[in-house]
Amino acid sequence: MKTKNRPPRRRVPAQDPEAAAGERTPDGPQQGSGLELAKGLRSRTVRAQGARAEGGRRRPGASGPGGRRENSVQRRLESNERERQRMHKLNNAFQALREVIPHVRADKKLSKIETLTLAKNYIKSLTSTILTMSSGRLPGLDGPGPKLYQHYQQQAAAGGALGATEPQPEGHLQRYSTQIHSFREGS
DNA sequence: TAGGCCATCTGGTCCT
DNA sequence: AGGACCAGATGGCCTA
Repeated sequence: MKTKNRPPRRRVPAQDPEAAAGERTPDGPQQGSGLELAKGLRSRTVRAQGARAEGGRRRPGASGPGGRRENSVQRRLESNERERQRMHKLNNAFQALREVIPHVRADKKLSKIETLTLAKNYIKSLTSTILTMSSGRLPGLDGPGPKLYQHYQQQAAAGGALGATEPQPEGHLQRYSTQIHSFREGS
């Protein structure tokens, strides 16, 4: 199921936050994803879930004088606008990234996850290429080669550039090519 | 029609 | 205190 080459959709921003909140179910959020577990955000999410479970969805300005209520609604609208702008900036950054990653899906737009995955492996393949080219230098001579290689080894040891179970550097280009191919096939 | 992807809203938390 | 960041929820669009 590919959803590429779709014209950018533009939602009509809700003008009434309370009405928008009414569309939501009162049920709490689903269990935390593996992503947030990986990022160590579990405790934070659990606290948020607890807060929502106690009082349910808090509706902005649901209580208090009308003036405070209007203030609250206004702040919520401004907050929504800022969040939209933030997401637009994020999407612009994704688009900029798409444009610098070589890939073979010129006819279809890369999804965000595809963009990130390809970018990661592209960086790895470039790194391995640089290492390969610089490894031909004579030992003892000053130059970027040995230092670069040392840095790469340190990253690998720390689980950074290569990761514990990653193949050797020369495997990255092959992996990147394979991934491009799989994306082209639409898998 | 189901499922993937996305935009938007929302409230909690973090940061300056 | 206010803005930024984050993640859950929701609904729309699109494709297989």
